[in-house]
Amino acid sequence: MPELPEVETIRRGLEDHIVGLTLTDIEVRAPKIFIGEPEEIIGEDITSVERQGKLLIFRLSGSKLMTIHLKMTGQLIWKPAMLVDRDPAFEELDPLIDNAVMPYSEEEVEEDDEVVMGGHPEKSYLQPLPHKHTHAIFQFSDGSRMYFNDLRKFGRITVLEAEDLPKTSFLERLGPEPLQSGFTAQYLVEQLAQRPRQPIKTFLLDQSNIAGLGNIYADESLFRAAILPDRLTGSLTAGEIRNLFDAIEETLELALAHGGSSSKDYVNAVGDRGTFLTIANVYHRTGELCNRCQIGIIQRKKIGGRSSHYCPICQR
DNA sequence: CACTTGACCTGTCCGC
DNA sequence: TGCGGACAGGTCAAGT
Repeated sequence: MPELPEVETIRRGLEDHIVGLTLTDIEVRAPKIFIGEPEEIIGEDITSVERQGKLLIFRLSGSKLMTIHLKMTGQLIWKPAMLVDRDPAFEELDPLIDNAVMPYSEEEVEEDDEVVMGGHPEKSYLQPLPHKHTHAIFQFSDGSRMYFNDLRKFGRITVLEAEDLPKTSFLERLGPEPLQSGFTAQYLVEQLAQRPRQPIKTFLLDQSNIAGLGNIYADESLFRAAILPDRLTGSLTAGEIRNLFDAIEETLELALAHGGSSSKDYVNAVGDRGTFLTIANVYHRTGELCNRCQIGIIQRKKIGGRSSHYCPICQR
């Protein structure tokens, strides 16, 4: 699920709530998703919540740290003490909490889903937690909790020595952050030149080239740059590369401003959905009319094993 | 070496 | 209404 904008949105939400708290307990319900020993970090304080690419990094007061990768369907949801162990379906919720929490019911959720897919989500809700896809629960010193949910169990929580983090295979080959100074148009030109026979879509999804792009933002960036996803990198003109560089930055900034994308599973740290898909131009719009040219029909095609969406008129 | 496929999991959606 | 197959935002290992 989560790409850079979603993971960054979760990071910001968690940072607001858990930095400075002590981790008092961890309940691991699905052992295989947890690598390392949870006991080794119980009793430590959360000193910061950081992100590199799609990886969340929880810095702690001791020598260890914890990383969480959400992969396709992982969620991290924080609940204040007042909501822990309370089922919103049966209780009047305290209006003091930050976001408007709606009573949870089948009807309510369906309505919410429709609104999100169609265009204008206005309400958020919190699912009763834990549920059957909750695989780890973190308890904090103020009574609040963080729940790790993952329908597909692809996500991983890892505890390791802080000094070993940069040496992990994931971080060793992770490319630059697209919204930081290490990512420049010149860098993009150089990297593209190394793999001239690769489709540009495949290049964008490779985390060693750029950290944090996934299927949604790769497709949206290519639309914005007016480049077809199966173009070989070696065929891109200098102008197209410049456009692509700008498009990546603009797409990610726009997605961050919308709190990310929610097609199905994604919610932020307090259970709210993101609204980016309501303004997406190609992603998940197969068969629909192109917003820009009003002539093209959005197409879908497998490239490097991943479905890619594009407008055959706007993109060349 | 470059590129593709399969595995990891569970759920949903689509066509017949 | 039921059933089988395709598909889903990511990453890594194995195969071609």
